[in-house]
Amino acid sequence: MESKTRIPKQKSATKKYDKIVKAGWELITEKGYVNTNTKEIAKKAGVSVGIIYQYFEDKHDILIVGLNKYGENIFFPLLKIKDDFKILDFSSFIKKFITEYIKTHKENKIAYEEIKSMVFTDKEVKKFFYSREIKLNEFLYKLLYNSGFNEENLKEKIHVIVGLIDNLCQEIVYHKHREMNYEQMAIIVINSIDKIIKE
Amino acid sequence: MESKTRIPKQKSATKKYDKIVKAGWELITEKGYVNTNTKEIAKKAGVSVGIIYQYFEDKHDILIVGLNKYGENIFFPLLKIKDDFKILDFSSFIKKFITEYIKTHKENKIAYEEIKSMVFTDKEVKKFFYSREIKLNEFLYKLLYNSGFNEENLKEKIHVIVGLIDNLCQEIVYHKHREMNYEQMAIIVINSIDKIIKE
Amino acid sequence: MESKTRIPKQKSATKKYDKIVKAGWELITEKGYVNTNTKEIAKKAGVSVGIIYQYFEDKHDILIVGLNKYGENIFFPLLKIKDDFKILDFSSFIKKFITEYIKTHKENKIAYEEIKSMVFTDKEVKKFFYSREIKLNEFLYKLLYNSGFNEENLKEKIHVIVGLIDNLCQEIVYHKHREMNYEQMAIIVINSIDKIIKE
Amino acid sequence: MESKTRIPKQKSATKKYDKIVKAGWELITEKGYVNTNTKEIAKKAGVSVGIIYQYFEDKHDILIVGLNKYGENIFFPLLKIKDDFKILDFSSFIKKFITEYIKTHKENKIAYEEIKSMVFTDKEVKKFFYSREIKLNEFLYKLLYNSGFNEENLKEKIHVIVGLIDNLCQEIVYHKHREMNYEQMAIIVINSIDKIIKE
DNA sequence: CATGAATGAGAGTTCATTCAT
DNA sequence: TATGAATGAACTCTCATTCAT
Repeated sequence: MESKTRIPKQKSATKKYDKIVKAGWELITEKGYVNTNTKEIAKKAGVSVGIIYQYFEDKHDILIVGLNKYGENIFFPLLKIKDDFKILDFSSFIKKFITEYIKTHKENKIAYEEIKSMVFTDKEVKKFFYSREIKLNEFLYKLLYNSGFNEENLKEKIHVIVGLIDNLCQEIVYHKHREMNYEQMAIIVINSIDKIIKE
Repeated sequence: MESKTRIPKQKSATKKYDKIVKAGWELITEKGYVNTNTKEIAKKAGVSVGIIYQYFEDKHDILIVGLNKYGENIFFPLLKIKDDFKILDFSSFIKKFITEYIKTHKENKIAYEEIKSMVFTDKEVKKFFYSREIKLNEFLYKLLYNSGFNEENLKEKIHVIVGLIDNLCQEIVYHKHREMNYEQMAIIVINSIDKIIKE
Repeated sequence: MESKTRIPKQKSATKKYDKIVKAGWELITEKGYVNTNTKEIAKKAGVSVGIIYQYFEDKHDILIVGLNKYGENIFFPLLKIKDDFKILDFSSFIKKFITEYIKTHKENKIAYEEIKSMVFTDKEVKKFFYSREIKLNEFLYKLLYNSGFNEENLKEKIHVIVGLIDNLCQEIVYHKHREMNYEQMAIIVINSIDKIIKE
Repeated sequence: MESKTRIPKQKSATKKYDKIVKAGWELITEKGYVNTNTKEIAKKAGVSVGIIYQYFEDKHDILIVGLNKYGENIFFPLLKIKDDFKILDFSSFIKKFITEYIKTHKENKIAYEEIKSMVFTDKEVKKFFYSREIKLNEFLYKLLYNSGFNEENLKEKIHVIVGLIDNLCQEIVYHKHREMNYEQMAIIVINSIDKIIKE
């Protein structure tokens, strides 16, 4: 656990703690970490500035707690899938993967941008993303291995595949290149993945 | 042009202007935008703080001018290739592309991280990257088209290919997943690209 | 009494009150008044912060109560000597005085420094020291008078003597001037005292 | 030099620097270090808060610079006496010493109290007093030695003598024991000193 | 009586920007 | 055109004290 927070034991305290994390997370993901100040967080959470420092080490701590609370669902929705799941039809699995990915990304567009921008800057944010990437890769490895796929260079293949999906989904969500045909792009990506995995 | 800068007309002034941009860019890419203050920039540039505000709207302006001056070479080295270049051997072209990409990235590791962290946060930085991506895509489109590749969904294919290369190169440069075999990964990527383009 | 404290009447309450005074005194003399906060005092005393304000006017009050409880033994150990004591051999009396003084000072080095630093700043601490000095002087006056010493200017003599001893003992306890010969200094002081008193 | 201050080179800057030191010193010696805040110092000095941090490392630095500027005159007025001075009449020398001491002390009563209170608490203040004490002792040693006094245990004697004078002067300045006859006390002290030195 | 969560004023410090020179 | 001293709003964090429970 990155945060030094002492999680409160009483109910009302927990509520307040949660309110602060929520308010902090919302403001930080909306406006960015540096543009959010502690007074605002307190105000939005409906508490005093002082109480923040009873629950959290410092402002940064709020971010990290928020990231650990909300980050996995937003940035790695796939990790929710159960361990014993088996892939029957690879093509439709990938499609579901992509659909899910796009859905959560669209819902958390701003959070995604703001937090990702800290990966390069903030050690603990970096750590969070790094550890979840590893987790995701390991999860997919298990999944594909258990589903009977050829294990040769499987780790490397997975990395490339996740990259392909990431790229596709971000394109679709942020819609940067208006002239592109996303359906065709999706087909290209899915075909590529298919070939990589079945090689 | 994003910057509101009034580019100076006298030679000595131009020199000062350039010095400020250079100093600013170096400091910002080393230490990050928020961790660099105007006093430092002035000191490094060998000018006074006051003069900065005669050449630049504000601190942010220095960044944008720097980005426009140095960013293309660092982040999009391929754009240096001449327009009338033709691909004879696609495979070796891709390999060269990758080699070049990795080389400049390695040289500008810190710059890359620091500036990329602002893509999500800073509108103008975002614009810069967006416009160069378009430029790169268009350039590659022309290149491949002129080299006789099938034009069907070419734009989409290029986008996927660039994503694949990006992903590969970042992995190699930042070396995040120590257990991975980069040579195998490169082979996977190059094979995929080959299949995409030749389909 | 300087404190506005309402001394509790119930036994359990008295215990708590005492615990707070003890905890407060220990922390304040160890770390200094400003560096000790009420939360710490409460924690060390095994009570809640709130209760402190039922027994004590404010944080400062704890200090004053502590000073009145512990201060005399630490800063004026001589006041423990009984009233009807008579000096037979003046020289050995002075030596004992000095020995005792040094002993308690060494044991309470930190307390001494921390509290003394407030004499100039804190009215009530000042009052405490002032009143005990008077008490000590009066006590010595009685003692010397009863022991048959010449009473002429006795008060003034006593003040000078106490000053001499203070100075000597502090030098010995805090050992500031490493190059000095403390035994010689002690002889000088004792000789001086002898001459003053026997004049 | 204790302070990390960069002393300004321009005249107007020096003036401002001096104003800040003066304002800081006056406030700190009047109200105490902790009760003086930077805003007040700025206001009294007629400058902005920001400028303080261009001239001084931090608030504490102001104190130390002030102490180095004003402290010697206030706390060790004797150090102004020239090196080649020779004592002809010891008795009258001591009387002058005492008179001078009392005069400056009376003028700087509050400063004396406030700053002395930090000797126990503040490392650099402690250092200041320690170094000047040494200086004073060495000065007196030279003076007495050159004036032909017996050098045996001279250092120890001087320390005792300075203590006697300190004690006498503080009594006179702070007038704590109203019933005392200061003239008599002075005679006792001077006699004692005379005997110590002529032994 | 007792708790400890909650308060919020106030602290020191930073730095983009301005402006007298 | 050039300087760099000066500004002051804004920041994070602390802690004696209060008060709902």
